[in-house]
Amino acid sequence: MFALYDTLTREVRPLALREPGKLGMYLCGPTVYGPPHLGHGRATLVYDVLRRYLDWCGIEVRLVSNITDIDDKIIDRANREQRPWQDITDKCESVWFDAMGRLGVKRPTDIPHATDYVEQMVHMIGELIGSGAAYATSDGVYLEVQKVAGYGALAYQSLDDMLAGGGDREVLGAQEKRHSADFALWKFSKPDEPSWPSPWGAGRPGWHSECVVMSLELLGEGFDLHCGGADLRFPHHENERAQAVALGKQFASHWMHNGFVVDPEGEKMSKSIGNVANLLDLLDNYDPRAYRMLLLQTHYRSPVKVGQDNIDSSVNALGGLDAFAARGAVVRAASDPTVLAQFRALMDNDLDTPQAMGLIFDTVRQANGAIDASDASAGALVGAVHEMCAALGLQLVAATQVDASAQAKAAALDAARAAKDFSKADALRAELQADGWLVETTKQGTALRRST
RNA sequence: GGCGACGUGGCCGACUGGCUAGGCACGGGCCUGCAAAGCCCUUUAAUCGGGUUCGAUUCCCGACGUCGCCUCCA
Repeated sequence: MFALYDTLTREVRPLALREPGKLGMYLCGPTVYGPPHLGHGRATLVYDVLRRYLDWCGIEVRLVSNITDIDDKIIDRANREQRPWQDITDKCESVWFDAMGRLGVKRPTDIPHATDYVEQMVHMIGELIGSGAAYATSDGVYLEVQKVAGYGALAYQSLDDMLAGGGDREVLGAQEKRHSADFALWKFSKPDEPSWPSPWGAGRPGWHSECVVMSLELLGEGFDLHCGGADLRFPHHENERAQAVALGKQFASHWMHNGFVVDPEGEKMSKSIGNVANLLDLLDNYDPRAYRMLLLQTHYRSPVKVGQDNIDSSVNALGGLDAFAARGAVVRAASDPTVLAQFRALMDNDLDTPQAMGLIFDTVRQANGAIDASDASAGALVGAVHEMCAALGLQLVAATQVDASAQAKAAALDAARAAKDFSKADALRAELQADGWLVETTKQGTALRRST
């Protein structure tokens, strides 16, 4: 039974599926106005792991993840750079999916765009006004949060507490709002801004409306799981929920949020990887699997420090796993069911990937022992390691494909060593290494692996 | 000011009321012509002060410290 921490009820509880064997999940995707950063990477990676794991368990996962392609930030950038806003959103979206592809993140099953759902949003806002939960002002249409039962459930704060706090913060929006927490469903456009017609005036939708409309339309009422970064808990998810509640509709039955990416000592980090906050820099400088590895060794709800030391450590750990894949390639067999059962028990407990990684490394050690002892159990252990890694989206690289010329050099190296012509052997070894080979001296002769 | 999270060995990072997390680095060993790679080993750390308990890193209270949210944000 797969159990997951639910942000709303604040407990780990079984993830109930509306339809047995099928999971419908909604992930808040990016607003496409700039390059993806590490936080985006973490979120997509966390949910990719969840998706792959459940898929491995035999659950059919439908992942809906939106693209916010209309927003103030997009308009600002278009104005600043004097180019059409669609230029920006198109470009950013392709950069986004390119980066996600490099991270090994599977494409969502559905990718709705906000601009394709404006009509439905207008319809929804009309219903909210009709029921008295929303009102128009001179600059837009707002949801009146005081009309929503249980507003603040995800923020863990009552409306009064929110007001009590805030200190010197400036409340954005019109003086006309009935409560400072009221949020825009619709923003009237200024001249030359992108706009769509509505009964209240031309404008564009507020950020929080698209996800309600699209999740309910594609996944239906009472869908299984809604997820996103911890920073979306409030106000974004709170406000999505508020609209659904005001509409009298059943919304997500389970809420999942991943923790933040923490920047440790900014100064030290920037020296070697430049602006590490940018995901593309990380992808350009390191094995893209390293980020997934790092995140797997951290619980998804904990903050994670992404710095050079951390990434290096993950790259090294990955190297060990790859070496194991190369070593175990010949004996690999069907997975050991006992190990798999342990793996499942760990993962079913709120996606405990750190423990699962521990199990993988333990299994590697066991398998190595079995290989050394020529024990028959080795194959199943090797198989289990591969299967567990695959279930987490971690692709192991055996890199044992060796081309003919390298093969010949390796043979010549062995011959030179046998003839005790060590200077020639050393020269051949240097040549191979210069060509990017990892040269291993073993009892069976020289073995080559591609170094990554 | 309100709400919440967290303080673990050289670094990162889990679980857990008593029994080895794990990874990386360091060190030792095996292997090797020498290296490298690989493999094996490296068997007690929990901010401080109280409390509960037979027993607490793990639960409770307090202090100190770090961080997040309180309408930009994955």
